[in-house]
Amino acid sequence: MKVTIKDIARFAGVSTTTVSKIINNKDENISEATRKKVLGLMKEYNYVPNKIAQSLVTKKTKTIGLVIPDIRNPFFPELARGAEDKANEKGYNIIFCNTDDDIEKEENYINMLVEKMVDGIIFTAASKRSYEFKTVEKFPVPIVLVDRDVEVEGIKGKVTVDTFVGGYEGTKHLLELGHEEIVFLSGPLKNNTSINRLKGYKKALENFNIEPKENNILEGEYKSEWGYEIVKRLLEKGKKFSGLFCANDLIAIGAIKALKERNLKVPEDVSVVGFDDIYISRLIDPDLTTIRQPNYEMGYQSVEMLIDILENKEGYKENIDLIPKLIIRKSTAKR
Amino acid sequence: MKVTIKDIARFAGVSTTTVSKIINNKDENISEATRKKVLGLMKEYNYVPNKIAQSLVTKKTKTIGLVIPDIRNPFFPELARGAEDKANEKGYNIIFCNTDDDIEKEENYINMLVEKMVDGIIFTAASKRSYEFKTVEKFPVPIVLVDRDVEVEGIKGKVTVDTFVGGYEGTKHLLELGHEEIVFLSGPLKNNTSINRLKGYKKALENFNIEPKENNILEGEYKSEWGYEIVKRLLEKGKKFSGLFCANDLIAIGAIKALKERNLKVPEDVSVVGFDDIYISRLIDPDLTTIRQPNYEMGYQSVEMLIDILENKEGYKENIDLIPKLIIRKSTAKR
DNA sequence: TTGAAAGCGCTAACAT
DNA sequence: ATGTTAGCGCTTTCAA
Repeated sequence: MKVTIKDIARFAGVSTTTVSKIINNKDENISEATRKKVLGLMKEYNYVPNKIAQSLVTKKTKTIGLVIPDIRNPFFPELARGAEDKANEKGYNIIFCNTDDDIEKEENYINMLVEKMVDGIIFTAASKRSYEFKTVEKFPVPIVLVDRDVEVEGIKGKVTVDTFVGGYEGTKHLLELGHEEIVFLSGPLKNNTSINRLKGYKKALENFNIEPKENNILEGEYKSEWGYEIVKRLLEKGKKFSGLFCANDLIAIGAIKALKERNLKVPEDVSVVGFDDIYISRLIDPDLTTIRQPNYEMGYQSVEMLIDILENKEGYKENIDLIPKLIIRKSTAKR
Repeated sequence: MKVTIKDIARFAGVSTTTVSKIINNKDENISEATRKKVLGLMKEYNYVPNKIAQSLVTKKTKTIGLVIPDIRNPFFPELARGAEDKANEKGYNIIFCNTDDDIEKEENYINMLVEKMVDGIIFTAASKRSYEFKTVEKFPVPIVLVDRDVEVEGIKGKVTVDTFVGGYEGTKHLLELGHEEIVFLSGPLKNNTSINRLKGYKKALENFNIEPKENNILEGEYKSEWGYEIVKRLLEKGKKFSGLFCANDLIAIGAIKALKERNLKVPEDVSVVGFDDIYISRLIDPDLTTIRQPNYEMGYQSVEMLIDILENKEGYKENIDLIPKLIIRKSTAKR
C-alpha cells in the first residue's frame, strides 16, 4: 500500500503538519533534528506526496492545457515543444488537445480542462468569431491566446506573430530582386493572421509604386495540395509571373512541385518565397527562402506569460507580438 | 464562487449522496422527480463536478502520460495524435513529455506522472538498457511500451512495428528491380528496432543469393544531415552503388540531396528507399518510395491496450507487432 | 428511495 | 518548535 503523510508522521512521532511543512520547504521553524529524521523516513519508505490531494486543497494542479488544431500540422510540434520546455522548467505539465479547428471540439476540450482544474490554458483558436466558454466564465481559468488573434471572453493575454511584417518582408525581398509580377497564394482569409499577411504584401507593392492586382491574389488552403493545384491551373491558363509568395511553406512546396513539372526552374524562372520555416523547408529542392515564424518561441513565451499571470507577477506584458524573419535560401534569385 | 455538490444538494433539499449518484448515473434507485429536479439545478447553476475531488476518492484521474523523445521529430506527431484520439474517445486526457532520449529526463517525467496519479503511461524508451522506476515499483501504474522494445520492470504490454519485415520488404523491392549493389544507411544500432531493420536487409540479400558486404552497411544517425554527409563522402570516394536503402526518411532526404548535387538522378542513376513515410516524403522530389510505419496506429493501439488494462478487460493482447508496408512512389526504378 | 457519516491525502489557521 | 482542528469536494458503505 502507498505510504501517506500520516504514516511518515506516525513513524517519526510527529504531526502531519510538521511533515507537511517539511515537504513544502516551509521549515523555518522546524528543528534540524526532526527535519533530518522526517526526510530520512521519507526516503526510506519511498514516500511520494500525492499531488491530487495537494491540488484539492491548494486549488493548483501545476498543469496547463494546450489546445491546438492538430499536432500533425508541421507548424505545431515546434510550438508544443517550446510550451512544454517552459512548463517543465517551471514544474508544470502540459495536457495537449487537438481540435481540428472544430469549434465544438474546442468547447469540449476547454470544458474538460476546466473540470480537471488546469491552472491555465494556451489556446490557438479556429476562427475569428468571438468565443464565450461558460465554464471559464464561472471559474477564472486564465487563457492565453497563441498564434491566432481572436476575441475570447476574459482572455488574459496573447502571443502572436506580426504577420504584416512577414508579408511585407517577403514581398519586399522579391521586389528587390527585380520581380514585379508577384502572385500571392493565401490561405483562408478568415482571421487576422492571414489577413495581415496579405496586407503586408500589398503595402510592399505600394511602396514600390506597384498597384496590387486582384487577380494576383488567390485564396485557398494552407495545404501543399492546394499550392500544387492552383499553380498547375495558373500555368495552364498561361498566367505570367516571376515571383510567387506563398502564405505558408506547405503551399510553397506544392507550388514548386507544379512548377517543376512544367519544366520551370526555381529560382531561375520563378522565385518562390514561403512562410513559416517548417522543419522540412531546408530539406526540399531547392532549399526554400521563407519567412521564419518563431514557433518554438511562441510556445515558450506563451507559457511564460501564463505562469507569470498565475503567479501574479506584476508588469508582465499581456501582448507579445513576435517579429518574423526573412530567411534567404535558394528558391529566390534576381530576375 | 464555484458551486459544489453541497450547494446543489442544499438547493434541491436532498443529500449530497443523492446528487453524487445522479452525477455518476448510479440512479437506479432515485425517483424520477428528484432526478429531474437535481439535473435542473445542476444546469441552472452551471454546476461542474470537480474532477480532482473525484480523483482523490476514486484513485482514477482519467489521465494518461505520453513519454516520447521529441515531438519535433516528424515521427512522433502522428503517434501522439493517434494516442490522443483514442484517449479522447474514451474520456481520457494526455500529458505529453519530451525526454530527448535522456535517461535522467525519462526518470524525472515518469516520477512526476506517477505523483500526479496518471492512470497509466505510454512510453518510448531511449535505450536498450533495462529500466526500473522506483515510483512505479511502489505504485502500480501500468506502462505500455511503444515503438521501441526494451526491458522495463513491470511492463504491462507493448506495441511495436516489425521492422525486420520492413527491412526485408524494402530490400526485396530494390532487388526485384535488378539492383545488386545496395547500400544500407542505418541509424544507431542500439535497439532492436534498428537492429531488426538491418537483419531484414541482410535476410533479403541472402534470399537472392547475395552475400551482404560489411562495407555496404553504414551506421550513423537518424538525421538528414547525416544522410547528406555520408552519401557525399561515399561519392567522393568513388563508391559504386545503384540502390540505397535508408533506415528513415530523413536520411533518405539528405541522401537524395547529396545525390542530386553530384548530378546523379533519382531514380535513373540511383534508386532510393526510405523508412517511416513521414508527412513530407510525398512532397519531396521525387516522391519517396518508403516503408510506411503505422505511427498513428501505434499511438492509437497503445492507448487502446492501456485502457483495456486499466479497465481489466480480459484477453487483451499484450504484444502487438504491427506490419509496415512498402509504399512505391517515384524514387525507385528498374536498373 | 434516501441520507448520515466516514474518509480519500493533504494544507493551513490558530493554538500552545 | 510543534500540534489541533477543520476542511478542500467528492464517493461510498451502511443504515433507515
